Amino acid sequence: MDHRQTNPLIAQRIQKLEEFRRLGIPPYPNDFRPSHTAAEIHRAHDDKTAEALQEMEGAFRVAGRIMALRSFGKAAFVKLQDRSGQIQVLVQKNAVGPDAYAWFRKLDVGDFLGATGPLIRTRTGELTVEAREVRLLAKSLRPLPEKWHGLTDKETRYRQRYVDLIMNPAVRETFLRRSRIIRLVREFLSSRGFVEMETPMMQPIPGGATARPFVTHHNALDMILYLRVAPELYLKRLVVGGFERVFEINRNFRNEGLSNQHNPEFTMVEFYQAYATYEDLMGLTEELFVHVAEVLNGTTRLVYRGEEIDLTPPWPRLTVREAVMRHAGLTEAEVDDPETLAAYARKLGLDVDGMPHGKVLAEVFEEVAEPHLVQPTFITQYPVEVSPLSRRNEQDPRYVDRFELYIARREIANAFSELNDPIDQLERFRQQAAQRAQGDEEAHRIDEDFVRALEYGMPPTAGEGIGIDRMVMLFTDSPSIRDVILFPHMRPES
RNA sequence: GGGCCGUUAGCUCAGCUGGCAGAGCAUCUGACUUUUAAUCAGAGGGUCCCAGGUUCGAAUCCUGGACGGCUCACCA
Repeated sequence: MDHRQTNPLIAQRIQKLEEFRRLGIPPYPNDFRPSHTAAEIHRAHDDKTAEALQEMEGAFRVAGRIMALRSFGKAAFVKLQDRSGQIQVLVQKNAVGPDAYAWFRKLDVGDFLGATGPLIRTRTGELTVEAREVRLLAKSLRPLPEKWHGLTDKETRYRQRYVDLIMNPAVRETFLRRSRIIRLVREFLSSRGFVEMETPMMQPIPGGATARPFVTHHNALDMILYLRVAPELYLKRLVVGGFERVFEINRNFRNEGLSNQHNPEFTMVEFYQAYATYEDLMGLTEELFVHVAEVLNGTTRLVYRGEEIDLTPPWPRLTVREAVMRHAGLTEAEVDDPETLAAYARKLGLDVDGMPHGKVLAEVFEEVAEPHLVQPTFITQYPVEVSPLSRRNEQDPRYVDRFELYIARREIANAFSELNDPIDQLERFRQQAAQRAQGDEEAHRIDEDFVRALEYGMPPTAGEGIGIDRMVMLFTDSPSIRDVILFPHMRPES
């Protein structure tokens, strides 16, 4: 059954719409051009007295959604909301004429209205457009949520984000900040000689991260394609091709569980710089976050979920082993001894049976150290077993030249000096393939073409990926990734 | 996937021990030319998430399911 016919509130509004048509008032015209936004008017005239406003010449054309409607017998106050904010309009029968006032009285909260007239200051001192002419710009058929409590139901807020954006200015602000952050990242990288590229979202071999992919099918070619879990292997092909500084800001897709920090599709900025090491990228990352923080907030301090976070560099750098020693209270010898560390891991309740030492170390790190990493911290020197694409450390080949950036107990970025030895790369792929054969669904597949690219020669390079959604969460004090993704993944309704 | 919690009018929410389905805002009718959640008088509006069960009687108790939130696990 069509909801439109059963819901009396919608039926009433459809009746009004038909009445407007009968009166010769088009309910959806498109010939009204506002001259100013609400914010522009406030900015220019908020400080003017009633007398000063009276002396001003010319009319202001404003347009927006009616968010409040206080109607008297022959006059009404309206709050119009546009992209910049809100402005009050006073509509009086004497000023707009009896015919216009008659249809105006039938308008609902939620309708779009255009108003033209001079600025006045009301008895209570509010800057107001005194309408000489009003236009219906778009009829709304559904009632907005209640004016005082607004829309709070999270399910409705996510499913009908448009209503959330209408009703909740803070939500609107979050997504404006998201847009600004992405622009700042783009400008920052561009200004340092990085070029933005687009690489395949649909890949025959999903690579660049250890995650389960979404699978799709190309009909004409009758082949399986995977939505990418990372752009890494394609961006490195571009470095082989001579784009020595390259980046991409785009979606990745991972077929994993959902949580406050995980959405199946999420946005990542990934960048590669030739003739640089992961240590260079630590400096670059500090600069990037400082740049974003200072332009956005004017300070490198921020508060996330009640905790103050100071982004002022330099940020501490700790190896994975050092972090485990510090937070588990183990000695270097104990951390390095596979038996002792595995026993410690089991005591924590971790299932580490059959795991190589490096993987156990990574597990223990996440368990004992991650919860302490509130202030920005670079964790370096990951075990080679969990880093199939990273360059080995020259002093200790059990570890790789890699870092992860932690802020507020969360992994925000992952970077490493790239493995550009094609023979080592092929060997690592083979090890991953062996793990895969043993049932590790997230282990890497062999990408022969990528190895071929490396065989042509890739300059020494460092690369990094930063989770944009988590970065936005940090800068908008958002507790859930759903609060920074406009249309988070949901099961279908009904 | 596990645990806990939730789903009642367009929205925000009450509804006790099982006994006629409630409020505020919104809507409709009337009054009102300076309001700020305008005010005053009146009226209408329900698949109590769905399906079973218990009962003389279920929004309420029981079972199963759907959807959501929080959280744990996995992952970034």
